[in-house]
Amino acid sequence: MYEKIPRTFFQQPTLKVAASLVGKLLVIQGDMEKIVGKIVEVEAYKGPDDRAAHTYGGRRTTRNEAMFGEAGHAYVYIIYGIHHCINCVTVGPDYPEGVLLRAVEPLEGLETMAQNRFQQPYESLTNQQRLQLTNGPGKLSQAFGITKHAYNGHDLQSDTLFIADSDRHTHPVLTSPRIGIDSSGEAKHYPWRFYEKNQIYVSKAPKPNDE
DNA sequence: TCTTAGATGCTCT
DNA sequence: GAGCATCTAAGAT
Repeated sequence: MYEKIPRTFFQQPTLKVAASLVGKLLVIQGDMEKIVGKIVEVEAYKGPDDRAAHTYGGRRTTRNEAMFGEAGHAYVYIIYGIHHCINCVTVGPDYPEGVLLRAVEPLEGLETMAQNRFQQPYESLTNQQRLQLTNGPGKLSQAFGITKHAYNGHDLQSDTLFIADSDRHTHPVLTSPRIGIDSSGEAKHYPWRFYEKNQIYVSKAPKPNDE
């Protein structure tokens, strides 16, 4: 039904993987239900060379251990104590780069997402809430039920969590500086955020790549 | 519609 | 003990 993306896809340069991931599908196959979303926004983190990355300078800790694994695995961590974020490990092994999934467009499993996010049936959500199901790293993780405990180091070639190809129409992909890393010095200027043009599910209103 | 502050807990120093 | 790749609610405009 869904074509899993081969591991070789993730072994390409990180910036290329990031740009190509926009428009792909994030699929979770739970016990009861499948959850699918189209990736509309990502950020590239180029490990050793990137001050904003957890693996800057080759820093290796228990938290970012998954980043040092083979390409095509998931790196899930908790941020601000509450929110989970999910990355796809690229290049590797032993080269800690990755792509952060920032936003998706909900396609399947809307009921499950609505329950996970708002403890309400999708039917009774306001339009605002529907837009906010998955338009941010913490939100999409909550909607998909992604937790560090369950998915950190998870193989994206598995049947329960993977990235799939899509023939859906996609808008042009734009770039901009990344978000939420103001304390990372010069690295914050790098245009390593990729998002789909005119996509209402992107986490922040599209901003020209001007800086 | 935009801006601000508080929540919350894991990870690293 | 401080900081964090965020989100939400509340208050200002």
